[in-house]
Amino acid sequence: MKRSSLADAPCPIARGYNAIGDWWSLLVVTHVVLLGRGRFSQIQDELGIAKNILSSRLRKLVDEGILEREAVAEGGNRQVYVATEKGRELYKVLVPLMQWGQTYFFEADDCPRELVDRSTGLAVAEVSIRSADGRELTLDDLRVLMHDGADSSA
Amino acid sequence: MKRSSLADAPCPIARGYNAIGDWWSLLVVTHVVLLGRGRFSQIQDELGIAKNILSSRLRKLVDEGILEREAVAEGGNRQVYVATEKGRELYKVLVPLMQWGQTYFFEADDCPRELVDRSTGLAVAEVSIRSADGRELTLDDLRVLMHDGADSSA
DNA sequence: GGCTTTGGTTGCAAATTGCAACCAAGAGAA
DNA sequence: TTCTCTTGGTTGCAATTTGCAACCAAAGCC
Repeated sequence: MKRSSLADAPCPIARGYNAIGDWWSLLVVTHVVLLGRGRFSQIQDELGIAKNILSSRLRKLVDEGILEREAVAEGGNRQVYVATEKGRELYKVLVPLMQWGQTYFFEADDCPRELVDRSTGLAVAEVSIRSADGRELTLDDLRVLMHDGADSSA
Repeated sequence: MKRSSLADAPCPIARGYNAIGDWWSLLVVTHVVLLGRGRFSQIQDELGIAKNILSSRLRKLVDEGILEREAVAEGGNRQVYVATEKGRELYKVLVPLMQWGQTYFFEADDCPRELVDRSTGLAVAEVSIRSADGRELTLDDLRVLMHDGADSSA
């Protein structure tokens, strides 16, 4: 049966996931947002994704307002996909995912991708979750409040 | 054809994605990690996922070392799925995703899920990406270094 | 005018997902 | 003890999604 949409779920993770959770979507977003790869064929080559799948993912991401399609030259058939503000803000998700992957899927310092501050060359710090007053929070410090009656113990 | 595995990709995002990028996987992880829902039927009910799919996702997540399966009582058939350290660390990805969803898929303050510090009740701050010396970095400040010859302009 | 590149679309086969029915091992009731 | 319910699945089948390869139109280049 058809995959039911999570677009109306009461959970922000579910709604976000609905937009970028298809297979390949997040990797396409990564290439555009983090690597600045905007050309169809460049994404296709580097990612090894089938053209029809890439085509449908790009269309969906444009529909979702995450990417925008721009013609490089007037009337030409060369396109560039650029991230919108909504898409660009996903770097806050992509960076921790990258760090998680680095930690658990590579040996120490053996990862061929490194995030640095462009201007100083300094490494990017491990992402930390903090409370409004700046204290660092572990997972056990977190609690998800449900404003619609459901209960949560986490 | 079979989906080619990204487990050996040179990119930490691709490898991480390979582990949790199937449809439903991240939502299952969310329920266990963030909401503390460890029971099969509880996840199934709340997520509305088919039992066979949930079963295969849980098995994969256990294989990946993200979750662990524990029997509630000796010899009983009641199980609890618990996140490993590797799984728990995903909260650093889930929290920004939740904030992104909150921002772009809900009207201001209309989101029924709120993250707070358990002990003080204070809200969780917007995640920020920082350099090793603590300065906040925007997307434009980031550069992905490729240690294997590939180029990156982002 | 031909040939190549870009950015796709189309068709078909294989894999994944979803639903519903079924099932085995306790747990609880009688 | 036996009967029934709950939990945590598995199995079979149909629908959807994915992947590959072939094809195609519009520029651009020679």
